[in-house]
Amino acid sequence: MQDTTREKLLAAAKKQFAERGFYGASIAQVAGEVGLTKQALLYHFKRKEDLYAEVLEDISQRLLRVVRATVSSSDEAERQFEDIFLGLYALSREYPLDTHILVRELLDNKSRLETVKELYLLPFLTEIVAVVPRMKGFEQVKPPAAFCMVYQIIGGIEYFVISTPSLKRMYGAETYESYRDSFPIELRNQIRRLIDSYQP
Amino acid sequence: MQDTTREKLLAAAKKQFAERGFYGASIAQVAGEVGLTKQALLYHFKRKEDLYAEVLEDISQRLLRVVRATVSSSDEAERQFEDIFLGLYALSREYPLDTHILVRELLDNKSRLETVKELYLLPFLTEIVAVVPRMKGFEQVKPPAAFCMVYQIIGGIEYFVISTPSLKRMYGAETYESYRDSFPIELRNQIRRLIDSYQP
DNA sequence: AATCATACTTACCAATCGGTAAGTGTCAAC
DNA sequence: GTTGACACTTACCGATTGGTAAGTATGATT
Repeated sequence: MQDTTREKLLAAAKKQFAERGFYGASIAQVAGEVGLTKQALLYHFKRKEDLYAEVLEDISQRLLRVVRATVSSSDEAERQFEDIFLGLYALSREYPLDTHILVRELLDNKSRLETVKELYLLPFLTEIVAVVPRMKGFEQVKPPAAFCMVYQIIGGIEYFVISTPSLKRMYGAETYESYRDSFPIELRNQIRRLIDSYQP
Repeated sequence: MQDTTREKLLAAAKKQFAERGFYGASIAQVAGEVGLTKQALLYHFKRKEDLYAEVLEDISQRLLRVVRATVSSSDEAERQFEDIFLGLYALSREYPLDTHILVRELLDNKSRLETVKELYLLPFLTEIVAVVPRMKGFEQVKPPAAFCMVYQIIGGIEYFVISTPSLKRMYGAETYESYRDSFPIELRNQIRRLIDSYQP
């Protein structure tokens, strides 16, 4: 444990922002979870928004890093395409708080620093969409169609991940786990159906 | 305009809850938008949560109503399956605030009255999932797989709908509209690929 | 004419919000 | 041995939060 105070605050903040959103999160409570006062937090991050921005940047950068690593790990576009989404699902499960925050961003972006996030989210999306026309049979697919294909899959993943607590309560832990185990299989099926449907 | 005060308050509340979430919404502001004081609102809805619960119930009931109407409008399971999702997309576009609130519920449900919502969301999901094994070739599909198929599609729809403001800013209004127009087409394609893949 | 529920309002409450100002203790540099 | 940056704390601020209590205007019922 060589976490600095800053890092501890960032981790606690991520949890609060994920659970209660930007408006609902209290910097006093974030600081309290680390055993500090609110003013100690304000010493490290001048404003609540600065804290939030840093959390967001960390998340966005990791997303982009994973996509780029996947793309460069294979030469075959079809393989890249499949691995990107399975990788994103694995990442979402490993960092569920990140997914919560990203989805909240989509909901909250009325007048805040959303541009910061979108600057990181745009290349992330662009790089995934760019894989589509490199797959066999997809050469003529128009950008809007390619985008929608990608966005449907991403949406399915993130929606499922943020549904975890609800599904657990609705169906019980056991049933939920069977759903969770089936999910990546059906995700892969969905992707392969898409790829196959464009093969001659 | 024969809206009662209650209905006006509910409409204003829906807007606030959708935009800022349960924690972020202020009952004073909701009342203010209708030209009343906070205490007038508290006269109609004893607690903030009561107001929220009523908004949620309205949303959930409409969802269930649409699914049931679609199921009973056709005898063919394949047709029902496709129409349900296209209908849900149309509904989400018609009532985008509803979708915002539903997704927020998935994120917020830590310790509130989530049971109320889930009581309405469970039959909604159940009725859609129940259509799957009635389609040709799907008779042997196991419940977890059927659930995941359905949930992926729903997730793709709701995620796209709540992304509207972000996508507009990221790509510009014009490009966004081309995406939005392509979406139902790609949605239908996705559903048909799924159905076709189980045909002998 | 008196009663009474309805639909509000003003007044008020403690708690919490994000944020500023002014210390305080520690430790390294000079 | 003083200076000064660093990492905090206590004290305080006005604004806002959800919620209570008590009063008031209105219109229907008796």
